[in-house]
Amino acid sequence: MSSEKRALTERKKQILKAIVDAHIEGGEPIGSKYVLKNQQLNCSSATVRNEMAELEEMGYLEQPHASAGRVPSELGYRFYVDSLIERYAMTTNEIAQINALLKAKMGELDQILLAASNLASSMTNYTGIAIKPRVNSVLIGTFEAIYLEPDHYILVAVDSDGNVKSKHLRTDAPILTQVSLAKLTRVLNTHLTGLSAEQITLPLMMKIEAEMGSDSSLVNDVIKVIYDLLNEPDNGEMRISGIDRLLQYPEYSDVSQLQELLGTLEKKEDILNLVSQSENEDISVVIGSESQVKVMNNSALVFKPIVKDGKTLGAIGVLGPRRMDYAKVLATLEGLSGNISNIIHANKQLNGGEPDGGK
Amino acid sequence: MSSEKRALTERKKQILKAIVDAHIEGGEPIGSKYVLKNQQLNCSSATVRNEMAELEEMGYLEQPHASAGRVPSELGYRFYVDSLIERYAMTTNEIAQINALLKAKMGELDQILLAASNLASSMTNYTGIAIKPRVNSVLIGTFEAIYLEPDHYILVAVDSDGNVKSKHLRTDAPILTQVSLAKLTRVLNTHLTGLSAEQITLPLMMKIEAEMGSDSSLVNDVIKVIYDLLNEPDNGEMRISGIDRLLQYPEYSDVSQLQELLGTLEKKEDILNLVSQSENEDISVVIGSESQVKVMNNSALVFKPIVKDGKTLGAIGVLGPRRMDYAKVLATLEGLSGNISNIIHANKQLNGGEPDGGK
DNA sequence: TTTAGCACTCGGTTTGTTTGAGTGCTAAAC
DNA sequence: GTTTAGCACTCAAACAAACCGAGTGCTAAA
Repeated sequence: MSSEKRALTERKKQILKAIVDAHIEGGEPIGSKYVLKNQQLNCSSATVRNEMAELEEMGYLEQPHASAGRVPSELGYRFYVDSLIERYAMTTNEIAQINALLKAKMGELDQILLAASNLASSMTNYTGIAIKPRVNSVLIGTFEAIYLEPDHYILVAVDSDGNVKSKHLRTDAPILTQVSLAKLTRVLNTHLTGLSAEQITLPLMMKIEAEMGSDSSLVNDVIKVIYDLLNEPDNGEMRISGIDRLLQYPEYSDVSQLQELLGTLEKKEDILNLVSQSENEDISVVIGSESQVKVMNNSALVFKPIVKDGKTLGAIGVLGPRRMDYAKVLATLEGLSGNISNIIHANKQLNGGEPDGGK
Repeated sequence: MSSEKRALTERKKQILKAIVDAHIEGGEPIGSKYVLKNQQLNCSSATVRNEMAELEEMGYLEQPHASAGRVPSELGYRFYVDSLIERYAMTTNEIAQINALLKAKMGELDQILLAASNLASSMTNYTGIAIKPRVNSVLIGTFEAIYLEPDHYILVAVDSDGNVKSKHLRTDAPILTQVSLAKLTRVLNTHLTGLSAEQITLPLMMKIEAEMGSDSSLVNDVIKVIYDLLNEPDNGEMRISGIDRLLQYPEYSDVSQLQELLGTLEKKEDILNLVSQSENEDISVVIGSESQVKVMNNSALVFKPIVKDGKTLGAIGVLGPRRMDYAKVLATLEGLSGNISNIIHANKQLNGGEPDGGK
């Protein structure tokens, strides 16, 4: 009644912050007395109670049941994350840990992401998530055909992002030679480099076939494979680490809730969508039912895209109870993503292997 | 006392089987009356009780507490799996399901395994596991260096099993040309093909360097990468699907137990060891603490290696409570592995991509 | 507007009771 | 010797009553 529904008074903010902090810490509802004890407030518990009642009316707090303390609502958490949070400063120790562990894994982006998600999980004590988002428009890069046996060769394709994919191929008639494969390589590179998968047309294929002369029988198979390689497999990927940590938190001791959450993680789709759709390069905090993902009602997902040259290569994230230690999680993800960027940019050998190979 | 500790009488077998079956079904301890009801036995519950007491003495049954029914012991399950089990016959419907779903995924072994583990999970309603075991002795196969930019190229290496691995490389001095890379390719293939990683010696490296002439500066980097590629990354991989299913079973409603189990799954090491060490091509059933993996006390792991040309390419398995429906699980894994073998053998494009890319 | 005081609420815990499935044992029957 | 019927006993699970206490809302005074 003091504040006319608009902004929160300083005291309200202080009380809200105290409640969120305390609830993150302990997971229990917070009462007026407790707030008073741990905060520097020049008023009595009764006043705090009044304030709390108002905060509840405004939607920032809620009461699990009539005679219990207050718990932050979704809106409360949102406000907390957006304006109240004090950024957690990582200790030099933690920074060193990140550096050491990530450096050891440098090489494949996949491995880096996975390692980062593991780290995120163990540092924050929530569940870590490593994500390779869906990508939709890759251009064809370079090809190379590798001879193995007279009827058996490997086609290696590099896309415009430098991802390497490969496929074994066999011919019906054993006509392969190193020479014919070299020709194949040359012709493919001449005609296909720079195109998108959709730009491979029948006339183009026929032109290629014509140019291959006596080895034209190879072309049909090859094109199909190329199409497959560039198009189909990249539906994104997601790896989870530290699910066991969820169990520490009493909010997941309800088996049915936990089961639902695990089911969502299992499907991967929802979360993958969520992350793939995010346009922001910054850290996103998705609290409970803010997202389309219904199940995560008392959970929160924090993730940070890993961007290079304007392209989103992946994301690392953390999943945990709604009362997550946001300050620490944000700092950790920030730190990790910084390090990943460093590694990706600075290193000589980067992004090896096939980023999609493991899917 | 009737049987002198050696073999089980027919009646004892019948009773044991009845108890295991019933316990698999319901998860509760089984009493003498229940056995009598559901079995064709010409005796009274008292007799059954006597028999059960003897079976307990022999170690096949145990009592959760003094006045409860009996539950099969580890030994009991072992005996059941080894001799009592009636193989479950898959319905044609189920067989068709396997075929359809696996065919759609043909291509990468990784993908097949993953799909198979998903299938195994959904068909048995336990947790599915897809495993790529550690491999220890790979020989170097073919190389190919792909030119990208004056200071940037990709090295593609194929090992003797046909696995393709790749790595991006950059040079300090931009001296790369298509020609120099072709030379590199040729020299590497000449000297390294057929060797194991351990056989790359310093003299050999120097010889290669000499042969590369003006481009010898590439050699050092390349060799290091080769070593990495062939050696380090292959610590096996393991993917889990359907963890949420575990929660259906009351044995995992104890949070601490569940947490331990998830922790073991998380580490992956133990299970990977277990599977990698198995020399058998047949289905293995690991019940509870039979294995070194301590945690799985009330769980069982059933897995079947996927073998091609005498080489173990991977394994699919199922993890669930000790009172698992072994008949169904065995049949499912048998069926799946059969189909995988078919696909792997019959198909022209096989085992593409990097089997280890996703690690 | 703040504060002190007080009655009230209500989930959680403790404690006690009941219930019933299941056993082991014994003595009689086959 | 084996099987059976009967009975006393055990013990976890389910239910109920009682209690506790943190926390609230409200009122009346400061």
